[in-house]
Parts: sequence; structure tokens; C-alpha cells
Amino acid sequence: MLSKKTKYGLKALTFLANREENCPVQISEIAKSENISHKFLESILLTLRKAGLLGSKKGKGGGYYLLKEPADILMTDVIRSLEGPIAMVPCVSLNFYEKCDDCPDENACSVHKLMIQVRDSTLQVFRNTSLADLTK
Amino acid sequence: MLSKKTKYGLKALTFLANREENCPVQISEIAKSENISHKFLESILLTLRKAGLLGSKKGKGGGYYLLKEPADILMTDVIRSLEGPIAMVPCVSLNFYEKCDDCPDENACSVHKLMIQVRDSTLQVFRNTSLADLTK
DNA sequence: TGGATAATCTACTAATCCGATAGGGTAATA
DNA sequence: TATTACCCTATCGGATTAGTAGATTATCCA
Repeated sequence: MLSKKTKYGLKALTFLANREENCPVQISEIAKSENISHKFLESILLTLRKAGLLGSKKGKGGGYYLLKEPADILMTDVIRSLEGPIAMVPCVSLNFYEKCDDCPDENACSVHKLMIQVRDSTLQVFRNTSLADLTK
Repeated sequence: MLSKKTKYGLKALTFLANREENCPVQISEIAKSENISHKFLESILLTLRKAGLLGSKKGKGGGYYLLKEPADILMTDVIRSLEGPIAMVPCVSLNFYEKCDDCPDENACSVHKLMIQVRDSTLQVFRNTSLADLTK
């Protein structure tokens, strides 16, 4: 299940990408337009800033803005920042690998086999989709 | 993230499929072999029985057994029974559809667009994988 | 045929964790 | 000085993962 954090983050990014000028936009404006709780969105945008996807400016006329062109922002990066691992089990995660404690032999594990396939097909979608593909 | 329920359920099914004879197997035997809590596994197998994937036999010599050939047990059914919707958002779920409360126009929603792609690619994996594909 | 046994079934309960949200204060900028 | 992002903390609810106790049912054997 996609968390609301990720969902809202994607909507916010899309909102920013849809603007003609890339000037700072206040949290309030995004929150209002996308029906997102102001406080929750605040923490989400902060995450995206720390991930290097957004820039911010304080004070009057401040807000958040995209650091890269929408076409250069890949879903893999967005999802990993907000949702965490793309894999459904840590033992098939490329960036967040962790061994299962109940599994003696990873290569013989049926779940492992299946989840690698799921991971690869999901990854392919995220790698081939940029923020620009989500705008219109 | 895949729940342990689903993970354990898949392991149990694979265990049953790997046996040469399809005779009832006690919960204890599966639990021991796959390192799963006996009681937790009990509730999981119950779910699978209610879903029509497993049969059970009480009394001495009883246990759980597959109702169909491994090749006829598709991952779509297994995952839906144990994990629930395959889609990451209810608004793109085929079997568990639900409208987003924050989204005025589904067709204009960037998250919607992206998640349909993910759903389709995941679905393709599950549809093309049967329990037989997980055994060896 | 009837009772002991072995197994499934059902129902509570508890602990833990995580997602989502709210409040209040701080720092930086125009 | 007003405005806005930034940061820390606390809470609330629900899902997950179990653990416990007992009922129920089918099978076997005397």
C-alpha cells in the first residue's frame, strides 16, 4: 500500500512541475490546491528537500521549488525518498538489503524468487517515468 | 512491504507443493520446517482454506493439503487472499476499488496514472506465475 | 459402538510498531 | 517586523504479529 506521504509528495511535485515559472511556492498554496494537511505536507517537503529534489527559501516570497527539470526527476528517486525500499521484502532490495532471519537459504526461497520478479518489473516502470511524464 | 502473513503463507504453500504425495500435512510439520510460529501459521492456513486454496482434514492423520495442482494455483489468487489488493492505491484497484477522498478528478491525477502502470506490471508477474513456478 | 486421541477451528487478548496529524517554538529572509 | 520555512515533541488510531484458552470435529482402536 502506498503511504499518504508518498501520494501527497507526488502530488506536490506534480503541482510544482505544472507551473510555468519555477519560483518558490508556499506550502499553504500547495496544501490548499491539493487538499493536503498543511503540517503533514510540511514534513513531506522537508524530506524531499533533504533528498535533493527540492530547494527552499525562507522569509517573505519564500517557499519550495524544483531543483531540476521535471524530465530529470525520476520516479525511482522520488519513491525511494518518500516510501523507502521499492522491493516488497528487504532480502531482494537493491539499496536497503537485509537478510531474512527465518530463511536459511536465500536462493532456495520461493518468496525470494517471486519478489525479485516483482521488484524488477516495478523498477522498470519507475526508471522509465519522470516527473515530466506525470504532468499535463 | 509484504506482510509476514503473506510471506509465511507462500512458504507453506511451496512446502506443500514440493512434497511428492499430496496427503495431509500437520501444521506442526510445516511450522517446524519453515521456522514459523505454530499458532500464527494456523491462522494463515485457515485463511487459505477459506479462500479455497487448501483443504483440511481433522483428527489423526489430518492436516492441510493442496486442493489444486500447483500449476493451477496462480499468484494473483494467493496474494489477494493473504495480502489483499494488489494495487498500491485503492483508486486503481480492480477488485477493491475505492475513490480517493482528496482527489477531485481521477483522470487528471498524476499518482493515479503512475500507479496504474505499476499495478499492470505487477499483475503481469502474478498472472504468469503459478505455485509450480516457485517449487524446485 | 463408544471413548480416547489428535488435530483443526474459534475467539480473546496483548504488545509492538507505524502512519498521520497537531502544537509550539526557532531561525532566516525581505 | 512580518513572514515563512524549519525543527522537535506528543498523540491518536489502526494494522501487524503474536500468544493463550478452549471448543469442536474426525479418526482410530479396543
